[in-house]
Amino acid sequence: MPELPEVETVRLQLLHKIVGKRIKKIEIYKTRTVAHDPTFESRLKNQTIEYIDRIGKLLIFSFDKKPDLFLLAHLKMTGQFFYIDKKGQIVGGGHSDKDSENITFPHKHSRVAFGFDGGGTLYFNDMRLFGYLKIASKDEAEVAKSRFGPEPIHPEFDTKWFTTALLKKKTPVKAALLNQQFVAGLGNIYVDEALWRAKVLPTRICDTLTKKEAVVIATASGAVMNESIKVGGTTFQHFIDTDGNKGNFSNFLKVFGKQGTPCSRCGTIIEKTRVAGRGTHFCRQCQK
DNA sequence: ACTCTTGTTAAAAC
DNA sequence: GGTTTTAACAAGAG
Repeated sequence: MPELPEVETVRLQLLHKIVGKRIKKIEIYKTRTVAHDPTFESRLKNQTIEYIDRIGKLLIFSFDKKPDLFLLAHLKMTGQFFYIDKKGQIVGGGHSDKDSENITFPHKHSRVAFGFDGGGTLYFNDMRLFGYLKIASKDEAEVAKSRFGPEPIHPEFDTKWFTTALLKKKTPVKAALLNQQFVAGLGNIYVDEALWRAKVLPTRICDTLTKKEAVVIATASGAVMNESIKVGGTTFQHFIDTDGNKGNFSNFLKVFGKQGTPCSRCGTIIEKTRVAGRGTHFCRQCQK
């Protein structure tokens, strides 16, 4: 499940791999992935990748001398980017359930391939077809960006605003944190981890939280994602980075997937329930 | 064969 | 009628 730290891991690696490269050829194996856009190849062909930005879990590619052309990419559940250089060696990344050494491309989950001058190829793979690649104008890209709230990892994240806004909500705190329009980047894994760190139950209704708890939730949300980015994200089921490596943050998870095992803080058995329609992990002893 | 998995959103319920 | 919850999407694992 790629969340902000996994998407950021992919972005940082792709910056090194494909910025400055010119798209020579595009193959579309599944038109659904490009929203059945018949102009997808013709509009991107011969364009040179200028930069790759990110907001929340959305990647935004820009192109040299094309100020009104952007490519929006969302990995959703199982999307992954793989970059293979001209020698056929895997250099790129995303989300997979197989050992990278044994993969040949394209494989049955490859949806789009970008061939670059010089021989490198970027594959977009997506088993469950929820992910998408979409061309956008500058205005459309701005609209897409405007749908995201601020990111807790930002050094100037406005904790005061967050606290005030959070305390007005009447939803379970987990639902609020999963809402990308409110705050961007958290998904099921990092919400559970952040709430465990903050010692707050995911079921707590926001307007029953104290200001102090809200501040700790903000701090924990940013910290858990920043720590994950430093070690290349979390691999729980599928995620692998642009070099085919698994994310090391899996080793630091405290509650996600830990049901039935003792809480590392107090020894109480971690439980799993359903909150906001999602599998939710918590310690009933030290989260209140 | 049936249930469970999740990011996002549209539809439904409140 | 604005807010909150549920279902749908897809495909695979168990």
